[in-house]
Amino acid sequence: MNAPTLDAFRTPLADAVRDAVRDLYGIALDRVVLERPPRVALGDLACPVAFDLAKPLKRAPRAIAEELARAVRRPPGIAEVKVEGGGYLNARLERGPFAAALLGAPAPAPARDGKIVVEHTNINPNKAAHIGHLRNAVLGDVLVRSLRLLGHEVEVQNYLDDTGVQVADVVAGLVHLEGVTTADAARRAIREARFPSGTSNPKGFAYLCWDLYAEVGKTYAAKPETQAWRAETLHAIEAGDSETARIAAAVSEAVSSAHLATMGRLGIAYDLLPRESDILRKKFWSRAFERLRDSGAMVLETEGKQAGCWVLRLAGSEEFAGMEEPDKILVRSNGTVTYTAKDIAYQLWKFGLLGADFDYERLAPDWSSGAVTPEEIPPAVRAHPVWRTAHEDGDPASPSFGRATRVYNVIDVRQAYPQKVVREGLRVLGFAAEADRSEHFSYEIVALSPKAARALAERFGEEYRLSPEDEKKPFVEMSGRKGLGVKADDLYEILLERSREEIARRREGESEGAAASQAADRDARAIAVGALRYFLLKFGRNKVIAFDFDEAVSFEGDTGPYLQYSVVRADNIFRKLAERGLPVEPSPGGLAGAAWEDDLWSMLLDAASTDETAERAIASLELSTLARHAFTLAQAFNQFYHRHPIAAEPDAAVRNRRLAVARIFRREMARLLELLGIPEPGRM
RNA sequence: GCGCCCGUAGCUCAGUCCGGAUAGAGCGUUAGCCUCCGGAGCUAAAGGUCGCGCGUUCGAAUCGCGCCGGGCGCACCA
Repeated sequence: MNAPTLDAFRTPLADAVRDAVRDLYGIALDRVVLERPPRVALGDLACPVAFDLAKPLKRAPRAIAEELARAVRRPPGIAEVKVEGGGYLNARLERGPFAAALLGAPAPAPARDGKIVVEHTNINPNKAAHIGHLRNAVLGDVLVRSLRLLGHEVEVQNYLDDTGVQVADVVAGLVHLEGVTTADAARRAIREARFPSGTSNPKGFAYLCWDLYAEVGKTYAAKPETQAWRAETLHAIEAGDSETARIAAAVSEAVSSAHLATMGRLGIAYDLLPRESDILRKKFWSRAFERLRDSGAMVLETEGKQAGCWVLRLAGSEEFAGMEEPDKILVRSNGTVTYTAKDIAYQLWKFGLLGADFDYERLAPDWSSGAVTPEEIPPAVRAHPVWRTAHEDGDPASPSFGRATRVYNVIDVRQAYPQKVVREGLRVLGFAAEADRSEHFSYEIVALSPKAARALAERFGEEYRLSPEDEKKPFVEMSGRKGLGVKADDLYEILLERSREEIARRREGESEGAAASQAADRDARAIAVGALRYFLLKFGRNKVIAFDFDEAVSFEGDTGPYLQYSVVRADNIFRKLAERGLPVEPSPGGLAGAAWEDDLWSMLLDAASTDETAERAIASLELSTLARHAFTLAQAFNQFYHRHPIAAEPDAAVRNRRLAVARIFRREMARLLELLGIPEPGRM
């Protein structure tokens, strides 16, 4: 038998209340709101309907509620309905049977029709990832995990802009500043993480590029004539078949591989890496171009400052009303195509509406980047097949990609406008339904507090020192161009270092065999990943994270390790029971009719709401509610085992009840941690 | 200028979608708890004009309008 959810009781109870209202007062309510009250002592399900009736009936809510409480026909499983507060109907469940049923396995979500494509990460493959990129990837990954829990088929795409300005700038730096002028020389620089000048970085090529990219930015600013490098390089990359294009290919391949490793060790995997170079090769844009032109929505400007450009007319759309210049340029007057234009073609492809497809090849990631070693990659990530679009000779046996029924694009809020343009592009082509199912999962950026920037300057050098005017701001945006930011791998390593110290302190004096040190290493990594992922998830998505080192590396209180600690302690309790020869599994029969303490009961209700929480998180795209829910549950459990000892409890019935609570908690917390991508340490 | 987001305890944030019971956490502060399933934990205390004003309502942190402060966006960048 499957574990029940509160929804199983909500609907019948709402019906019963509605019936009572109709019979007593002749009023037909279209809906009755049932909610979980904030405090369990007030009832398991609260129904504020009496307040709504107070006005039409011109009577006190309390009196109405009293009448309703007497008139409601209690559905099965509801022990009583009584009035509390100013006029709430509070329904209490039959606790014993509910708890016994909860011991059953959670019902797997029924498979849903259609496929959802989630695009996330999308880091320009020209430098190491920073923690802003990490927020994107973690949000995207938890979105994917939640959708899968709810029964959706999901395809994860990580788009690579391998022919863009950012890659071009790094290539220009390689060629003009570092004297790396051949693809062979580039490959050597990548392999050795060293430039011919001797500059090197033990964390790998992506780290070298971080500094080089900043250097190029400085050069452009200092000597404006060097800015011509960008256009030349960009042009060479787009044309292909040149040494410059081959250098660019090697750079973007190496850096995106480093990104895969960075994300991989945090448990983040991808199904497909679509490459912009393949969108160009496959002429996706010309297909989209013809359709947009034929639809009349895109026109060639013949006068004004946009003369010679193909623009998407958006003035008629209410979303764009009030803008000074609502039209969006898709093809520049020099004939080159904007990113947004390519994105429209890509979005059409995601829905299977383009009438063209990529070729695909299986990628064998090497998972090592200088900052990351292959052993750090969790087996689940390593075993996950990764495909990318192929330049030529695709694998005929590749799976089918795209053809989504719904698409989520995980992109920060600053790109809200181009995302709207993409959606509008679909709409003007007559794909209104697909436009409605194109969702921009927008979130705020990770910025640096002046304090964090000072810490960076202490740790990594004076180039992180903020200008006096930036010092006065509440936070400053990270900038790859300026080289200002906390690199993802650096933060992970600071966390790992800290978690190793904590573990060493706690395991002092224990045997130091190879097995023990391996276990300690595994646990330290689990804790570092848990802390990092939780930190990026706990804030609401519209909240700017003003990054602060002390907060980010904390392992106490509202943190990932707090969640991990709760499951480790639960397992210790089960172990202790086994040691004492006591039952380690609860007896469902012993739960019925038992007197349930409110705090135990409150935990069960919370534990029973994992799926419901995931539903709400998806509906609102507010994933921090999942983190909060897990924290609340862990907190309840930590309080519970302090107040209600299990192994030491002499009364078998009481012990059985507590054991049931602990088991149900353990199971649901495991599901939540999986949902959040937070690994379970063996011990802490 | 127009648009979006943020403003809740000393600090960092939940709660706002869909109005309702005594506005909650974490950190920090103060005072406690390891002969009792490990203290990355637990107990308790102190700490609030929910940015301001007006309105709607029996009832507003929550809805509407107007302000104030901060951030972001409004490219032939992405």
